[in-house]
Amino acid sequence: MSDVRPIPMQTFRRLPGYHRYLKELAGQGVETIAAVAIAKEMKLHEVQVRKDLAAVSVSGGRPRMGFRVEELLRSIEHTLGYDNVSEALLVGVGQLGRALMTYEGFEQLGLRILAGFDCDPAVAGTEVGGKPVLPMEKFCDFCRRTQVHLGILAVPGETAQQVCDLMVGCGILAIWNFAPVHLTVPAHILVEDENMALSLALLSQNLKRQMEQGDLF
Amino acid sequence: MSDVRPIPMQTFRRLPGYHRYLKELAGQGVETIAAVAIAKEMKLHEVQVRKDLAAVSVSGGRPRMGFRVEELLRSIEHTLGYDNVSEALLVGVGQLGRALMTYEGFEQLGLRILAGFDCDPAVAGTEVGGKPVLPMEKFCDFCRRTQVHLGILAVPGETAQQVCDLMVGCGILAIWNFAPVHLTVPAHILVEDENMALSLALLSQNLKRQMEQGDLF
DNA sequence: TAGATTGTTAATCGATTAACAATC
DNA sequence: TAGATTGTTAATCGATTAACAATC
Repeated sequence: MSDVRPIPMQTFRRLPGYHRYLKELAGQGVETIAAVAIAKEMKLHEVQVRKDLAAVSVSGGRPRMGFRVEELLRSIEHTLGYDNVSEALLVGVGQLGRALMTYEGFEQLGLRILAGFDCDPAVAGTEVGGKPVLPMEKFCDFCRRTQVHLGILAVPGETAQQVCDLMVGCGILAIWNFAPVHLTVPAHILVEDENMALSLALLSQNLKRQMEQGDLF
Repeated sequence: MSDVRPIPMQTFRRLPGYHRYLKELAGQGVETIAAVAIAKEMKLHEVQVRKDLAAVSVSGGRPRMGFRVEELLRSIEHTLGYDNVSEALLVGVGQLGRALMTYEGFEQLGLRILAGFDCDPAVAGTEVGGKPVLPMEKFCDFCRRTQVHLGILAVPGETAQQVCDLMVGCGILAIWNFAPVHLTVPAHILVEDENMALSLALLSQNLKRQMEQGDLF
């Protein structure tokens, strides 16, 4: 129910999940929801949900009634920064890069990709998702002129470190890394790996465990 | 140093990061590495890294020498299940679906996508990444025949729940969900959201905080 | 041997859960 | 009012960090 106290990290991590579910409810015209109901649907502990919601909601919930769906949505969006547009430049307009440039949901998450960059001359000069694709040579100039500090790295693993270094040299401060390699960066640069390997491992390990159990009974 | 005790969840989550860095070291011909060195490069606490490695490594590290890179890699791969191939079916051969079907790194992570499915007749019948794309009508039959239990959901949000229900009806037990919506599933079905919204939020919030701090000093 | 480095035990911290009081 | 539901305080649990012993 505050805007002052910092949100616990684990709560923050669960927020996108709540947001998705509340979006669904809002779409169905549901106006209020009890923490218990959210917990049941999302397979979380009831008290955990109450605490999470209390940590972000401005007005809090009301006994007998629960939380107002729209208010919760706004609160979560604010906490996650969806209402604060970040501009980004993407490097590597391959299959994945195209998918990211085309994806329309990013605007809703507060991300605006201004342009893509690629060293392949066949790709440079085209448009993807209504955004220009420029040759790699123009990256630094573009980056400095637009004062963008967020870079999306979608090149193959082999060139990722090299492109990363270039980004850092041009003033990029935070890198969203889709390349499946470890990036070495100076201390003040933020790197967030989009770690598909992790979700995949979590999923397949759980599946394996469940099927082994299933076999036993 | 065990294979018996369960790996703490937080350790498990860090494993893909170690794996990537160790891969890089192995590629450079480095044979042994100290936990301290890993900690420094990955910006983690030294003791945490020691504990993590101790939890997965079969033979453990040796004083003065550190851990053997290759042995660590094998141990982590085993823990994450990379050495255990899971077969999967993908539904939704759009930009993202194509990127996933084309991505060659999955084999290394123990994932084999057998086929893609799409309801667009223009896409069905083609091949992507050397794998067949079949019409949606063939999904259930294919799924049952091949006994595949892992489904990759890469359709737009609007049709995701519907496709999800179909998957569950055909025997899929675990769903890797790339659609940006909440999925409602029966209790025994596993869903792992590939939550790009989260990494993006983490990154842009940290960037914001860092830039605000930077402005003050 | 001395020193680097691992491994372990204990202390701290943060997150989850349980119990219960407050409120509409 | 009674009951559903929130919010809070205390107890438990798990993860991180600190201190130190073990070992090559």
